[in-house]
Amino acid sequence: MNITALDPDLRKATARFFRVLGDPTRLKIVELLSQGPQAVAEIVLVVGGTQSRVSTHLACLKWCKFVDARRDGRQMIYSLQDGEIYQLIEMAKSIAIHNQNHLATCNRIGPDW
Amino acid sequence: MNITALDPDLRKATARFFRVLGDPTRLKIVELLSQGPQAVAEIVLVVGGTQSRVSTHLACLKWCKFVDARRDGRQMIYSLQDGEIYQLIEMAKSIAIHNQNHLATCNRIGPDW
DNA sequence: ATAATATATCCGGATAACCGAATATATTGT
DNA sequence: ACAATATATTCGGTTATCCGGATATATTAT
Repeated sequence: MNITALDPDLRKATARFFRVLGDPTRLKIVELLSQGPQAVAEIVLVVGGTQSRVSTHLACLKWCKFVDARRDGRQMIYSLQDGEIYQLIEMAKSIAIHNQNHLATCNRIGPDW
Repeated sequence: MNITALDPDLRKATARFFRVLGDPTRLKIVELLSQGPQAVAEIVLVVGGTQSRVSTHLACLKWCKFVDARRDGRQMIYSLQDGEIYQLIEMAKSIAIHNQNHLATCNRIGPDW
């Protein structure tokens, strides 16, 4: 039991941190960027969906400091801000893979199991 | 770039995994249980809120294999299923603490920043 | 200045998630 | 069996989140 376990503000921030990663599109974007910086158009191609949706997710990731953005001409190049995040995702995967089936069938949080 | 990075089902499961942790109440429950098994009444006392709410969150955590439950008389004793999860949370905290302010002010995901 | 390209933001609608209150179920004690 | 205790589930309402389409902004080329 360390000090951080008891700080409500940090817990709130950490929950928000997890929630940002708790969307398949954003998670895919983070995974893609862990392989190197990409322009928005390329990200849209890889993750699918509309440009506006990807752009909104990128704004979320940028605000919450998961990614950095720099302009290169007309393009915006996004990159992972912190390699630790990818390590965290790999660790989460190694845990999640054990109960993948249950997680996959958990289509909503709430009493609809 | 390893094989898991490319599996869409695993990504979906992992996003769900993160989303389960992405609620302050559930995160607090997991943190509490990382210190040892607890009965529901005790959990309600510690995390606050109504009994029904805590019970629903516990059902979610149980379904997704974050926790185990065993009956002891009239009580249900919940315990963390996997110590790795707490390590993951600690790692997430150590990342989140750097941008705690931004995460805290991110009250909603979407263009209201 | 105008057009083209790349990205961001706004908008309305749909669904997911969270909540407390009330009720149901399971277990124990009398 | 009946009452008490502990927990789970159902219900209706509220808010958060996600989405695509349309529009706005920024940059470059002509």
